[in-house]
Amino acid sequence: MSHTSGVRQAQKRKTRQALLDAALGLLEEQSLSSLGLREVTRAVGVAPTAFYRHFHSTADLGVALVEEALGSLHPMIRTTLSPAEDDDERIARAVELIAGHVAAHPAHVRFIARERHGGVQPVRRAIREQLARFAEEVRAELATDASAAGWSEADLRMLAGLYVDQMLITASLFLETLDAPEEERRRAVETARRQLRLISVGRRHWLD
Amino acid sequence: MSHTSGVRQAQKRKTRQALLDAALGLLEEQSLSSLGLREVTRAVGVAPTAFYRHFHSTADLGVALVEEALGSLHPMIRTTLSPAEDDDERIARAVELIAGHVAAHPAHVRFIARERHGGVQPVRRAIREQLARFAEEVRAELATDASAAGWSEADLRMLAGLYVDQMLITASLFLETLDAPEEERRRAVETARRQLRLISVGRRHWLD
DNA sequence: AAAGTCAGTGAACAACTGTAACCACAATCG
DNA sequence: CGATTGTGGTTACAGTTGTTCACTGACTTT
Repeated sequence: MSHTSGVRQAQKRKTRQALLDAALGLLEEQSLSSLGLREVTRAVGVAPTAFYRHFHSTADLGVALVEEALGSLHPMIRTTLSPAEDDDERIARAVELIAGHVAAHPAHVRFIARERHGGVQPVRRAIREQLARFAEEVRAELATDASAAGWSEADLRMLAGLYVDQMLITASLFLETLDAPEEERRRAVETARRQLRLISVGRRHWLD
Repeated sequence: MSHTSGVRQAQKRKTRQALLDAALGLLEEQSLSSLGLREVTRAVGVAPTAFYRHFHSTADLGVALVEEALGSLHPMIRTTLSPAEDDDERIARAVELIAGHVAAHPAHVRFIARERHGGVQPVRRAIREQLARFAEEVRAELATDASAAGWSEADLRMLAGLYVDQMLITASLFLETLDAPEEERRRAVETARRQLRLISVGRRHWLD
């Protein structure tokens, strides 16, 4: 049995995290496909070759960043979609949750929005897989909802996908208005709520 | 009055277009922020310095590509949203139109999806402006529709934005399934139709 | 027919890139 | 304890990058 957190492994994790953090910072103003390995190590204050001890390539680092940005987000799904007094209540809660997350982790959100369609295939795939997991979780949660009686599987999947996409659109909208005048930010929140409300209305009358 | 198309200006436009085409090709596998000017000139078969006769930088070229990809798309708005027999008819028509456009200009669609949130600020802004134009055109068209009676300005803008975003999501979905088995492509078309239909339903019952 | 314009060339530059081979030395293990 | 492991450092290499400068020569204007 080896020590799971000796001084050595702890130090290694620390450097690895420093590389991830530095990369995330540099990625605010460029895409992953133009991020140089030397650039990252320079920002951390470590030799270029040390990079290889942690990642095969910058694409590899990108995949790790996807895990970091989206991996810990799954528990939020259930709480967001869990039943509420009324629809508007739930919508307001969801929008606030997204706004809070964007404010707390803007670099992560930017990274995902940027690399979802970005130039690095493995990273794109990693994001697609995480989003598919989200969609499946949303679908499962929707299926337990009373208002989903009579819905076909395909319809449920369609709606789940719509919600996931809408979540990303909203997050990216909030990101753009992060340092905008407050009036514009309030308009963004209002737009996001209205769009979700329209989807809600469509949902209620879907089986007519 | 100078000749608007002497041999000289024609030749210049030809090389400029060759640069744009080559860049678009190279951008299928990377993002603009990692596209080198030498890379582009090499692909065209022209000296690196010739690049400067046409663009200040690769960012400049990117903005030109945005015009090329989205500029000629505005006339399609009116015809897409123009009245039809029934809603499903119009939805089917719109989805077919998007599918056709993606199949005809995949590189353009990929470029827009990729650089919309990409690492080059001027290009992001150019795309945002074009999309805002689209949204405004959609809003104007919606306002003439009989079913929009009683809608507030904010609601109309919200719906227009939703349509534009949905258009991009659909285009990017079709792009991903371009060389997938036909069954998957048909599923993508079906999903796109269902999502638009849900929005339609929400629209009809919005004022309840 | 002479003069002027200007798209494209070729050489040179300093700075940068990924990666290879080899070394140092502290933490870990038998 | 000594032996081993492995993170990180050092040096070096061959390519690449954006940009500059002076240039050619075909087209345009006078």
